[in-house]
Amino acid sequence: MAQSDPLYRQIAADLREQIRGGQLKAGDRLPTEADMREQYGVSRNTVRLAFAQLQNEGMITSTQGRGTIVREQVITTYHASWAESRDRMSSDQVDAFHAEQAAQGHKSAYRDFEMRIVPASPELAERLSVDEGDSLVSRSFLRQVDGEPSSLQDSYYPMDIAQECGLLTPHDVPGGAIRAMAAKGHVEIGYIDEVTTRMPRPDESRKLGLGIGTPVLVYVRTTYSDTRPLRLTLTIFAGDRNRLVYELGDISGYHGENGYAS
Amino acid sequence: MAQSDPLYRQIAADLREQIRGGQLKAGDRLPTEADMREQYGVSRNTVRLAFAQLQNEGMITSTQGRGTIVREQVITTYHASWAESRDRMSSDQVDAFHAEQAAQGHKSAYRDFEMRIVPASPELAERLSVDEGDSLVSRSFLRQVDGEPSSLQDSYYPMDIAQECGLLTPHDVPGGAIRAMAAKGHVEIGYIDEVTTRMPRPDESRKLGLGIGTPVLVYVRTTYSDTRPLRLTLTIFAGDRNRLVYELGDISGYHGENGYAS
DNA sequence: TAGTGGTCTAGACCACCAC
DNA sequence: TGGTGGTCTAGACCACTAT
Repeated sequence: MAQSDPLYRQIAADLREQIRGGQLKAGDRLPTEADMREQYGVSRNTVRLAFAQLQNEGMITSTQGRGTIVREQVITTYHASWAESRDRMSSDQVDAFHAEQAAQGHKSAYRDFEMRIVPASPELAERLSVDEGDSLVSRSFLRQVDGEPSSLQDSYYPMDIAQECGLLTPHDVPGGAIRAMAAKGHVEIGYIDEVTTRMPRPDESRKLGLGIGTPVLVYVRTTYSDTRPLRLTLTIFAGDRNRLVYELGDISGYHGENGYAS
Repeated sequence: MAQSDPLYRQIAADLREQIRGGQLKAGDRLPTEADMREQYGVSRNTVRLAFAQLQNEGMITSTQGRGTIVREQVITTYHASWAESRDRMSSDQVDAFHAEQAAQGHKSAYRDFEMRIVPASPELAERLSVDEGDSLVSRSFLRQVDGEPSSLQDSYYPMDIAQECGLLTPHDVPGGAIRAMAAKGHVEIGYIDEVTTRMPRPDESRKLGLGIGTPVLVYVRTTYSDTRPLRLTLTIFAGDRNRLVYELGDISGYHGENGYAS
């Protein structure tokens, strides 16, 4: 069946096998486009189609003037379960993340903190139980892990809660927003997480430094008090560097933590 | 800044705006490559580069002989939380899924059921607490929703449990594997879910009928009894048609169920 | 400066689909 | 049968990186 495949797919399959078989390891340079052209006796454009295919699968990266290399992946884990985030700082997004990354031996940092007031889109309005167009306070930033951009986070608060709890500052809130809200009686009792995936938009790709062929994990958490939604947090994770973990039920033992390739 | 962008990016940006602005709606046909070539005064290859960009973003689909259209997305939801799956058939994968899809007004079906005996890879061995190379029973199938392929699922059982519980049949297990295991004293008390994303491999792309630029959600659930791991379930979700939902803590009210675009 | 990938052109033939 | 996208060639010039 591989015989009737188009040339560029056969070439891509060849390289894919070499990568999966270990002849080409993470970080290794692939032959140049000119070399490939000679080796396979095809036009440069066909070589580029083959490379594009592998780029779209997230296996290789090309850089102008430098060459094409096999990608390597370092995955960090984000524990999202209720019990675990309760243990770590009342599920405060900022501090909990710092603590978890430190436990994994990573250094995390925040960049580009921003506070905006935005009208509620239909989706936001529905989830936060406000009217479409109502003002919301958006607090967003870029998370870095070991100096590399890792995720974009954007939290939306109903205006009355934000005002009451002092969230209208363009800075980090000491102790975290969840704690500030709890102090005013808005205590979180649970949340709903929605997880999807898609390809990044150009600006997301740029901010997260994503290569071609890297999807993002879209993670929406709606946090509730006993009477109303308190906050919606939208996180865009770089798909090649992150893993979400939920631990549910009561498990004793068997907490093996490792990479899972397939 | 758009002025100095390469031509094909400018063209892609143009079309992207038309799609997001609503001039081009889901299902609409884009101009043909020949039309685009005339409109923009570029070569056909440049048009194809622009289209490829949008395909990689999951926004359009081209079909030989038919044309290029704007993609549409119907997202189905998969509730993964502990409490909810307990309610639905003791978290049995098969029946729980049927019930949930029916509740959402979808018809689900299973195809290509397969039972294999495979040696444990390092990753599988680690998670199931067996030795690398030990025999595992793999039970896999393709899930369809409304006639369209939706996800690939592959469950791995330690050989002794599979034998004891009658899981070595190449058929569906009546009542579900979890129930069969519980009947023999292997009662699940919790699980760990790991969620990542990546681009599909060619065979996954084919089986799930994925377009170019569609990532997959990779979902690994390790189920535990009070003494040992019972099962590992690897699910590959078509990223353009699925959403994972976790509900954590005790939330009363505010169960708005809707699509979330961004 | 030499070599790499990035962009772009102008053409050709083929495979598939709708008519 | 005509029109569509899919594949492929053979060039050209540019932008970036290394040396």
